[in-house]
Amino acid sequence: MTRAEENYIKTIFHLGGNQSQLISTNAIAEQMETKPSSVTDMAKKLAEKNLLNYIRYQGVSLTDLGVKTALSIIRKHRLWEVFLVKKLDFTWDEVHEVAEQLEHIKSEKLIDKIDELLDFPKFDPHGDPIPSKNGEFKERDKQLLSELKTGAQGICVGVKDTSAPFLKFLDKHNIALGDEVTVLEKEAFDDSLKIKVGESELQISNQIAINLYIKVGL
Amino acid sequence: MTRAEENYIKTIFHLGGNQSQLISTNAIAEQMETKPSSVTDMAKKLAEKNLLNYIRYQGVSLTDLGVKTALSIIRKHRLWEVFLVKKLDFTWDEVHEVAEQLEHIKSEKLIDKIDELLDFPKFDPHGDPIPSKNGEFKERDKQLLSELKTGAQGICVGVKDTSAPFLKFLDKHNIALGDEVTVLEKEAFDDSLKIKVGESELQISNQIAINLYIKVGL
DNA sequence: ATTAAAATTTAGACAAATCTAAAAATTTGT
DNA sequence: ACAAATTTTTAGATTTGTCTAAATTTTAAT
Repeated sequence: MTRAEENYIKTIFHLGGNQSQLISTNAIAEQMETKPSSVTDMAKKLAEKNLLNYIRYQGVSLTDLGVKTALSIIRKHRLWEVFLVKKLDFTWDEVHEVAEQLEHIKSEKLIDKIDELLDFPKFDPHGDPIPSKNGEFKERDKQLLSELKTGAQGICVGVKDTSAPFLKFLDKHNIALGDEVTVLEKEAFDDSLKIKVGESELQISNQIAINLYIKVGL
Repeated sequence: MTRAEENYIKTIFHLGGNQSQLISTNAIAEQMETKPSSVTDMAKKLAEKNLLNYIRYQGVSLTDLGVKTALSIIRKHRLWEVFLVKKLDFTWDEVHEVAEQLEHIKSEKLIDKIDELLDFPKFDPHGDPIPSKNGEFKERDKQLLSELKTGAQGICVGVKDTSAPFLKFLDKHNIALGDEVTVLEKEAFDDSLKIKVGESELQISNQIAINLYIKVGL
């Protein structure tokens, strides 16, 4: 598999191309910042290799082999992210770009040893689950902070938006994975929230609340 | 810089293309297992980018920028080799192939943090020196085992041949970097040697002795 | 000093991955 | 249901890195 092929497979998976749902070439092109015509070319190539089903004018969906391949790439990406944060003190907004490169390194042994070095983590620095070697993983049960009622308590377990600006915002306001969060007040007018994070209180906009995942309960 | 360009620069450096010595396209092609015509094409491209001097029908030599670039790639390669051996328990015959991939990862911060994690090593698992961030490094003073006189003692500090079969041979006979070596007997007929490595005695062929570097003295 | 041998370069072709512009199919609005 | 708008595909071009075969230059031998 070439790097380009791997990137297509990964993107299609993230767009929901597993469960036989058809993903349009346009959607893929937009996500990958390329042209629909390029996607069409690659779709034919990957269909030829049995990694996806391609129906002209309809879209693509991953085959079982395609899903397996995608999970293997995602596993590598997320393990490298954990490595960068835990072993090399990267911040969570810095890891993505480097992990995008590291995920394409070809060596079974390497990624298994990294897994072992990290003590077989189940979640990456953004709270996303890491597939096991044989492709199994479970989503954490979690809710968006914006969906919680006043008084609800929980643990911050992930982010929806993984862009650097958002992650830097969280760093600046001392919000990290594992933190205890309590909803103190909800402002109906603009859907902003007053919350307690750890020991300090904080006023946050709805824009923040719809991008933070909370596991309810302590 | 593309991966291909980096590989050319590295190979030319290893063939001695620093000190204004001209390296032939043929030599480069042979080393890289490609065709001389491909080397010519790339030579023009790299000369255009000021990484090397190219004289038609004569050969190429690296510019100062080219040498700097080569040292940066070699630094990455050797640091990753140390990482693989020290942190992930790779054996020294397994590291090269993976390091060939890892050396092309683009991130200053990554390699500096790896350097720090490893406590700024000065030599890689084969005994070769690791260039510092600003491109300085010193060769260890060392001699081939085959050049030593009977009775000479020293420390094994490196290998000349880094092929997997040779490294596996050393593993099998328990010869490792840092081991104390004493020359017990030299057989004039076939230039084979009887040596002491650590506590055990061993008969080795000339073929082995001309590929092991020893730093004389204890 | 010629000529033969070896090394190097040029010319032209190819595969991968991409693009633009035009054509075809599908979806949408009325 | 039919025309307009949108989406998708095709056709043809481009870039990077490679190759083969032919032409050129350099080196070596007599």
